[in-house]
Amino acid sequence: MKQNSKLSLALHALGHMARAPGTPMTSDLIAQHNATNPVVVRRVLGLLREQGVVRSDKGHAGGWQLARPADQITVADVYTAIAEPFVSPVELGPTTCAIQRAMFETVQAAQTEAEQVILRHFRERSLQDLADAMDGAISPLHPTKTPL
Amino acid sequence: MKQNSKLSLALHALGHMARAPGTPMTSDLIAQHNATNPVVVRRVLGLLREQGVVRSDKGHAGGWQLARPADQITVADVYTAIAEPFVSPVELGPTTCAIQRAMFETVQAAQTEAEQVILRHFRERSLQDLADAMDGAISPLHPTKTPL
DNA sequence: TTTCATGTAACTATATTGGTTACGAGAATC
DNA sequence: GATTCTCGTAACCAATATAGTTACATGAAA
Repeated sequence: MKQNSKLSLALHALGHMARAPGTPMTSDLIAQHNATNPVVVRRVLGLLREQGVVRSDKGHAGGWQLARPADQITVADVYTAIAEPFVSPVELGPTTCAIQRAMFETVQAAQTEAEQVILRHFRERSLQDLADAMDGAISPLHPTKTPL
Repeated sequence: MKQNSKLSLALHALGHMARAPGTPMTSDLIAQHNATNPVVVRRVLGLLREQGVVRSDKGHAGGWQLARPADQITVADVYTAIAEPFVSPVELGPTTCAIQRAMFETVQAAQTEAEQVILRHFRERSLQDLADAMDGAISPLHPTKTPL
C-alpha cells in the first residue's frame, strides 16, 4: 500500500460490497485483493464501523457489509470517517511576528476552501455510483463517454 | 520545524526580505528566526532560486534577497517553487478493476479542483501583502478588521 | 468442541523529513 | 595574499509516521 491508501482501500472494498448486498466480505479476502494484511483491513474498516457506515460480524458467514444501501452512502461519508483530510492544516506556534500571522491566514483560507471543494465533490458520489462502474455505466459526472 | 514547514519558512523569510529590499539576509539569521538550521534554509531557498524568485550572493554582505520587487512575487510563485502540492495525488497501480478506476477518477477530479482553488488563492497574494501586515495594514481579503 | 472470523495490543520494518556535520568554492575585507 | 564570511552540497543521523506482522483474545456458527 502507498499513500492515501486507507481511502483507496476502503472505497475499493465498499464498492465491491455494494455489488453484493447481504453477502459479507472477510478481511482476509479484502486484504488479498489489495495486497495487504487482514489486520490493516480491520483497522481501516473499523473507522467506518465507528461512523455507522459498515458493520462487521464474527464467526462463520461473518465479515463486513454495508450498514445501509449503497446509494445512501457517499464517498464523503467514507472520506470523513477515515479522518485524514487531504490538506492537513499548517500549524502556527506562538509567534508575535505579523508576517507569520498574515502568512498563516492566507494559507489557512486556501486550505479551508480546498477542503470544502473536496467534500462537495465527494458528497455527489455514492458507493452505488462506484459499483455501477463495473456494468460499464458511466457516471453522469463524466459525460464524455456517454453512449450517445 | 513541523509539517508544511518549507512553505512557512520560505514565506516568512521572503516576507521579511520584502520589507528590506536590497539588504540581503543570511541563512544563519533566517535559521535563527525559524528555530532551524542554516543548511535547511539553503535547501529551501535554493528551490526558490531555481525558479528565479530569489537570488543569493556569497562572501561579505552576501545572503538572500528577492529577485524582483515584492509586489511582483505571489505566494503562488513560492508555493509552486517548493514543489510540494498540499494535495498529493493518489496513485493507481495497474489494475483491471473498474471500481478502482471509478474511485480513482472521483478522487482525482476532487484533488485537481482543490489544488486549483489553492493556486487561485495564492495568486491573489503578493509578498508585498504579507510585508504590509507588519504595518497593521489589513489585506483586502479580510475586511473584517478594516479600520473603517 | 472445533472452526471461522473479528478486535486489539505490541512489535517490527520502512519511508519520509528535518537536523547535523563536514568540506568545498567564491567574494569581500584586511 | 591571507583571512573571513557566506553560500553549495554531499553524507550521515534522528525523529516521525505509516504500514506490515505476530500473537492472542472473543464471539458465533457448524
